[in-house]
Amino acid sequence: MDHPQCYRDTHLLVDFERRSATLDTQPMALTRKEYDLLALLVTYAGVIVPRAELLMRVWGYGAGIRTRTLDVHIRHLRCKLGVYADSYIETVFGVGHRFQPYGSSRRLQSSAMEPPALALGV
Amino acid sequence: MDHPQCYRDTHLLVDFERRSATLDTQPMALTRKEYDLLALLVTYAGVIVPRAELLMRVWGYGAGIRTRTLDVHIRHLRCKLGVYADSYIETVFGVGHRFQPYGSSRRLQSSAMEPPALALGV
DNA sequence: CGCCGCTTTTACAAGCTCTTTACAGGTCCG
DNA sequence: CGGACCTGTAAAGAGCTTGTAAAAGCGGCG
Repeated sequence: MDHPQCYRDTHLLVDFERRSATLDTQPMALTRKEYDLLALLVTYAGVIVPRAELLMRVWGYGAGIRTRTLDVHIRHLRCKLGVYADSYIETVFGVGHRFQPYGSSRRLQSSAMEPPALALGV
Repeated sequence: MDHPQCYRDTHLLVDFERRSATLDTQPMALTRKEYDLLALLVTYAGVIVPRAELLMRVWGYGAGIRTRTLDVHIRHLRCKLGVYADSYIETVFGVGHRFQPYGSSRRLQSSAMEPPALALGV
């Protein structure tokens, strides 16, 4: 009971109960893995989720497994997020991915050597 | 008596008392199993009923039984629903089926199947 | 028994999801 | 700049799920 039942921002609604997501009132047609991935990212909204963490929690892959599946799924998710793709899902080179709630997108760009925000298990 | 006596929308009427259904004023000629299946789906209108749930409640099959009977009956039902077949009965890949009250089906074409929205016992 | 309607099985076609593969493009760092 | 990684992308393939048609099982009834 310590988990919220859904995530919501200006455009996106993720219902953890029903395992469904809605984008601008249009239901997103997500596959299981796509939903799992989105749900995990959204759960840590604003936080970088390391690649290994994603592979662990969505695929059950342990460390040291090399696969492109994650990237492919990220791509599919981005496609289905339409015009919001890049503002929602951010890639942090060499670390992982971060879901940014709508409107909170700070220009990332490589130059940022500042304390690079939050990250899981770091 | 927390169960309504019948289901009704623009085109379909299901009478749980008489175990009968009417489509656009034409009585549907349903067999027992067909009625059972339709009644169960209609009872959970708008909600995905998992395959296992259907097999359990209509056929009494426990988990792990592999059969195509359900699919065949779904097909027969669809046939008898005529032109409304696909707007009424929706298949959610790998999950189950969902009855959509008339008019509540948003059909998005192209890339994907139906949105995995509500589901029973998930 | 023989017919008939309902149900289930069978066999194959079609569809969907996930993963892998191969290569292109980016990023970091000396 | 150049090499070593890392990520983006498209396409192909494997594995499983569902659609469909036809045949086989089953039970009631004249």
